[in-house]
Amino acid sequence: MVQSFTHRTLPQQLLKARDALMAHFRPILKHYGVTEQQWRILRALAQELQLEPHELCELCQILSSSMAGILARMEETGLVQRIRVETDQRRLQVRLTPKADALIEEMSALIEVQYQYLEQSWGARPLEACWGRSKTLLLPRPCRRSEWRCRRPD
Amino acid sequence: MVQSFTHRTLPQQLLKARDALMAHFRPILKHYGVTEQQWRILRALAQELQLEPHELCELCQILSSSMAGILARMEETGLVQRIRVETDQRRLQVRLTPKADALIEEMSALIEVQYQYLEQSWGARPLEACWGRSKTLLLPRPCRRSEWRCRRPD
DNA sequence: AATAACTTACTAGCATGTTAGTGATTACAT
DNA sequence: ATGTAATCACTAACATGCTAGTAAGTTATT
Repeated sequence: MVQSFTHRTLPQQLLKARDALMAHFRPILKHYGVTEQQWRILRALAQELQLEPHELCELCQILSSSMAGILARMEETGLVQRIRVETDQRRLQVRLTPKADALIEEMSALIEVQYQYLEQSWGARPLEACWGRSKTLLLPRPCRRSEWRCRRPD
Repeated sequence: MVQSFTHRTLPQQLLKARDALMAHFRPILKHYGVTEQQWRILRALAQELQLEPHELCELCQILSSSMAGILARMEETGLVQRIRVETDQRRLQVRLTPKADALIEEMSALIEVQYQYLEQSWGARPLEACWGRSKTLLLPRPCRRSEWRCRRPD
């Protein structure tokens, strides 16, 4: 057996890094009842205003089969609306509702605070700084979810 | 609204990088009917010989609730066996079966080949080299799944 | 015009992610 | 010694990842 294969774990290191990072943002998403995937979609639509599902798939790293259900649920929740393209009945245009605009406004402020905290802790270019000779990414202790308290900016 | 929030996408960049990487290995896993999570577990057990579920959870970035089902399925498939710890009836010891040893032997050879290919394409320290000023990770075109052909080394 | 090839969104089925909660067992404090 | 807290594996419910496949609509070919 190739003994070194237990050290060929780059995808897992990336997963680990992402998990440690997301630990800082998940409480915010959870507080507002938004999943990670929904947040990526909201962010993409906030920037592009109007996108088709297959475009969202590429931008958000979500497969088409998953996207169908996610958008259906987001439409039920009143976060997005789907409109058939007149000239091509296969296609859809997805855009945000005013409710989603307000939600993003509120959430982005909290997320920005977390990013600034992380940048202070890590420096502005975390990956370069943390990629040491140890073959593993060095990461700060993720905040325990019970420690985190999300305050609505009221 | 904080306009810059659409560029605060580090977790998503990590996800994108991992996806692009995994595109090179997924066909191998699929060919042998092993999921990504199962492979992480197999790899951990190959190195440590014997682990408890909660240890596997930490090593493999899998939550305890998911681990229960995954290990049950792997035991059904005959990849692992679970043994109650005599001195503590709550705990389990998980270890590989000979069948799993043989499977790992076969798969690790193919995975090693892919890693060597990636190292040649990217250089040995891909993250440092690819983190440019563009704010996005530069990644080689992932192989389209239809292009990839996994050959058993027969 | 008729047919095939393609595109798009979607569905089905199963495995996993995530949160919340449970039962059994063990460790600890009093 | 006894009640309490902590630990461990597990389950339930729902959302998503992933594969395969489908129906409707569009484009290209003939």
